[in-house]
Amino acid sequence: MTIYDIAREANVSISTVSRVINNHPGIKPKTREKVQQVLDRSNYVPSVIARGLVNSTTLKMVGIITPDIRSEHHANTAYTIEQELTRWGYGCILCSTGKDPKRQEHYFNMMAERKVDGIILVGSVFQSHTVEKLIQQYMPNISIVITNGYIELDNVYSIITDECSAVEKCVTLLYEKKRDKIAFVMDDTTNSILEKKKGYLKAIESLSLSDRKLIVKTDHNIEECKRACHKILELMPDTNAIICGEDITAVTIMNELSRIGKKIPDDIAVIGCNNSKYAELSLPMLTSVNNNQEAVGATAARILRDALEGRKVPKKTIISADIVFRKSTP
DNA sequence: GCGAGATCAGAATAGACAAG
DNA sequence: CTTGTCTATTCTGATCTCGC
Repeated sequence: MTIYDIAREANVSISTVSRVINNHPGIKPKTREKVQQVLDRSNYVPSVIARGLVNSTTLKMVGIITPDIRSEHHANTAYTIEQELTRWGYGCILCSTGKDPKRQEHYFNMMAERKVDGIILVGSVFQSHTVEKLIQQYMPNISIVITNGYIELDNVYSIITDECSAVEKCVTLLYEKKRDKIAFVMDDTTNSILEKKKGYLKAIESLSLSDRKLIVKTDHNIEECKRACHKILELMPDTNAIICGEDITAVTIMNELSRIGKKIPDDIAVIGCNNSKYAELSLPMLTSVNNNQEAVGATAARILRDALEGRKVPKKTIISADIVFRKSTP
């Protein structure tokens, strides 16, 4: 149903229909009423594309790209972004690219074809050479916001949670509670995990614990996490605290520690990151770094909107992270 | 007060023309 | 005659100006 159909049905010209739709003056009340009745009856919806041709307005469409929308903290961020942008009249296309560069390229190509106004990349996994190349190739002039990552391009703005300082604080607080053999579990190689690792090493150095540090690499696979747990106890048998890059890893390690008879937090304290549902549902409840994903999402949406509407926005915005204390730490 | 027609971006398609 | 290249036209749906 187009403005032409409405005009034909109401027995007026398309100009008259347009005037009614846009509340222009100079229309006889009787004509206005007649056109409005046809509009109401036919469930007419204006074409944003056609309107954009005339008014030089865009489709107000934003792409939200996540590695995997099933991941809880990405879902939380994406949800907040979508809610905020919708409130301001933007539509959103939500995508899960995975880490495969081919699939990432497919989605960038799709976004370029659909002429989105802007893009928000959710997750530090997008801080990569591949993504930088894709942006240059497919959308060099479109405003892009990346959360928990940084890309050195003029059209890309970063929202970064200060997870480095938060993990640094975790180590310091554990040390104050007489925990001096603290291990760090790297469960990924994203920028976010590297920042946490940086915080861990910074604190270890400032507390002069360099001879008692341990970093173990793993992934989110349950068996791998269990293996990482045993590796920690093998390499540093009297470990009395473990900090993990993500809650899911921390919970898996906590379960394995309990299974082999270790008491949490008396024998070993455990801290996770992301402050997810896992932290609240685990036994004991997990102390976790809260990286404020809602605030990150809301800020990302606001920064993109400001950029799209021609306002000046900072290249990099830092959001602080805090620690939510529960029962897995003394 | 209202209708006719120009206009917008840009991809798809049609048509003209030259070269081999 | 076929093929390639270039230019012109068409198409989409809405808004807006001009003129009756």
